[in-house]
Amino acid sequence: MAGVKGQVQKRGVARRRAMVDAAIKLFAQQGVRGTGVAAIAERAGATPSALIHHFGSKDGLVQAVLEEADRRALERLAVPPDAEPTLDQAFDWFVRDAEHTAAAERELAALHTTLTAENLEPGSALHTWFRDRGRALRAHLTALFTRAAADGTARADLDPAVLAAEVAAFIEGAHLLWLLDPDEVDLTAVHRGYFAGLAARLRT
Amino acid sequence: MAGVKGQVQKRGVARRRAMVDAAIKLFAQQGVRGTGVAAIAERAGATPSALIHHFGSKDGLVQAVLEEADRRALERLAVPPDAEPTLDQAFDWFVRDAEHTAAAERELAALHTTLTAENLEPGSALHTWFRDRGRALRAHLTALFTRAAADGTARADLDPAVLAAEVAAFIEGAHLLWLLDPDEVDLTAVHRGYFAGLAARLRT
DNA sequence: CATTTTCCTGCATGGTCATTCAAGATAATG
DNA sequence: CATTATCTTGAATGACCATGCAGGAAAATG
Repeated sequence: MAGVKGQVQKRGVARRRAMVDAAIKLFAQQGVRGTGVAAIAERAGATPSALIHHFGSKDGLVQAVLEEADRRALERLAVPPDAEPTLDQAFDWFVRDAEHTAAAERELAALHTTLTAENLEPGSALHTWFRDRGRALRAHLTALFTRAAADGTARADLDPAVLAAEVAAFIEGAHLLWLLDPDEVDLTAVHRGYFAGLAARLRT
Repeated sequence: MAGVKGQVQKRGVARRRAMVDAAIKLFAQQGVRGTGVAAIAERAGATPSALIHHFGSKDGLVQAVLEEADRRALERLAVPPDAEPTLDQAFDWFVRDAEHTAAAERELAALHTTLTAENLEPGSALHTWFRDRGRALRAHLTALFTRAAADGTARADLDPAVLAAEVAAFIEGAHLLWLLDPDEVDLTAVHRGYFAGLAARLRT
């Protein structure tokens, strides 16, 4: 694996980025199992050996891809992770995020969905990664609903944890449907409808 | 491929069923790409050659698996496909279906989700299969909401097609979250909460 | 009982897979 | 310029993949 002792060269950095980019695209389309290192290397203008040299193994590349995907998602977020938005702010953000995904980030969404479904079964490192990421999102949402119930913004007779799971389920499912059939499923419209309804339900 | 001319023997029928059963289990866990015919054959107590003999190819087996999965789902449905249930009846059925899945049908749910996500990209026969199946479900739901709006059961200022996509998205996402993390996601509770809220929203 | 059909196996084939290794090319360093 | 480290390649390896084929076992049919 490169970069352990000495200096990295900018040529190597560029190659690594090209490889990760290629891997993101191919993993999103065909999954990890369905994509060979040869195909990734070729798309990045290199050989399988070079790929292994840089990442140690295919799993190493997968790890790098996930980290890069997280980096991009966070960069786009542009919100301090410890912020405490109101319900309306959060809902608005979810709708805007769906808009942005539909317009320009199909790849990242497909990567997330494909790899999640590829790792439903426990046992792999990737399963833990995606499971914990889901838990973190639901915890975030639970806190949001708990705050809203406490300060009177929302009715208090609904279980915040169940609500959180419901919202997470809707978002995940909407993305899945849209990826599968983008001509017939309008990701933004569905989000707008759902969150408008949810806001009304919580206000009542 | 067997069964083209003469009579099928009961031994062959049993073997085929064993193979389809094994395939359903393994496909659900590892996807089609991640499962070799050797593993399926072994679990069914046979050899890869026997499998190919019965189904012609791996794709033939996949087709048989999908048909069997459909058969099981329909059998469980126990509802004439041209029925016109009321909103409450339909919602109740979705909740009961989730209950049943959570209790005893994890395998079929995992098969559906895994194969759907494995075929997000257009081009394959399986992609078309899952895309059209999604369209059919949404069309069904759209008709349901249209009827309810027409006879005054539900408010009429919401787009039935968007509502249908929303419901389909929720159901799909709830199953995905539950499959990924069954210890923390209560499929039934989430369904109950969502459909209770949806019923309230439509009544208002 | 003989013939035909279905069912199944063992073996072989060509393909793809991830990974290793030795050696060459390129860049940085003193 | 020489040395050293980084980067890259080409060939080779062994594992696994789906499938084909030839022949044999089992069952049905007359």
